Amino acid sequence: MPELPEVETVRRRLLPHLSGRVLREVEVLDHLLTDPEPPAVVAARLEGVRVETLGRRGKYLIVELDDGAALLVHLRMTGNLLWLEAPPEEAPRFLRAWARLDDGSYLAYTDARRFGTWRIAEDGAEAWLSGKLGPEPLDDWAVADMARAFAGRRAPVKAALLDQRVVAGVGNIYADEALWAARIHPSAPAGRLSRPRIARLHAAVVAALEAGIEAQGASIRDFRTPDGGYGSAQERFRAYGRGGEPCERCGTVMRRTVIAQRGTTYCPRCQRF
DNA sequence: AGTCCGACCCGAACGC
DNA sequence: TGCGTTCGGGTCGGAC
Repeated sequence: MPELPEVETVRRRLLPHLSGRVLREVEVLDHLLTDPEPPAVVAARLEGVRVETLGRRGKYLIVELDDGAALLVHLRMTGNLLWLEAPPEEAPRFLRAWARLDDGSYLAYTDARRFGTWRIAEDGAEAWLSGKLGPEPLDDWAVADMARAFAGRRAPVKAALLDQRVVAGVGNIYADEALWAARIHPSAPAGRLSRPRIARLHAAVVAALEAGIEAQGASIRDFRTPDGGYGSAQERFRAYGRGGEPCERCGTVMRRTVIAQRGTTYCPRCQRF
C-alpha cells in the first residue's frame, strides 16, 4: 500500500524516464480515475505537454508540467506506475491509463481496485494541496509541530498519525512501525502524550519513513517500482503484519486489534497504555 | 472544531 | 472444486 516511502520510490525511479519528455498520446480508460472530470478531457489536456520534473507531497506524486499546471497522482491502495521502453504487445493487467512519450517509451497506470486518482491542478500542486496536507515529515518538520498538532486531541495517537494534516504521508503501515519503535500504545490519546514521548515518536516516524525509502518501499501486496522491481521494506517490519508473532524487543506475543478503523498491531508489553 | 463512521472498490484470502 | 463471505487500505463527506 503506497505510503510516503513507496511514492518517493516511484518518484525517484520514474524521474529519469519522464524528466523533459513530452506526453505524445494519453488515454484514460477508467472514469473513476479522473472523476468528476471526464477521462477524455484529462487525457486531451495532457497530450503535447512536457514533463518538467516529478515532485511529491505526502502520498501524492506530482507531475510538474511545463505550462505551470500539475498532474496529481494518488495511488491509494493498488495504484501502480510502470515504465517500459516501448509499448507492450499485451495490455498490462488492470490497466486504467497509459501514455506514450516522445522518445517512444510508454507509461502504464494500473489499479486493481480503482481507488487511485489523477487530477489536474491548473494553478499548480501546492495551491490544490495546501490545507489538505500538513508538513513534509522529512523536510521541515519539527517536534514542536507535532506537539502543536497533537495538543488538545483526544483521538488515539494512531488516528492522529493517519491524519494527513498532522503530518503528510504516514499510513497504516508506517504508523504501526513508528509507534512500536517509540514504545507508545496506539490507543493513547494524542493530546496526553508527554513531551519526551512526542519527541520519541517524532524521531520514530522520521526513521521509519527513511528506512522505508532506503528499502525502496514495501511490496506487501501490489506495490512494484516503475521498473517492475520489488521493495524490501516489508522484510524489516517489526509491527505491521506481525500479530501473533513474538515482539522482536521483548518476545511477548504481538497483539492485533482495530484502532481508528484500521488493523493495528502492537506489543502489549513494550507499548503500554 | 474534533471525532466517528460509512462509502467507495474489488482481488485475495478464507470458510464451508 | 466451487461458491459465498470477509478483509483491507486512504480519503471524503455527513453526522454527531
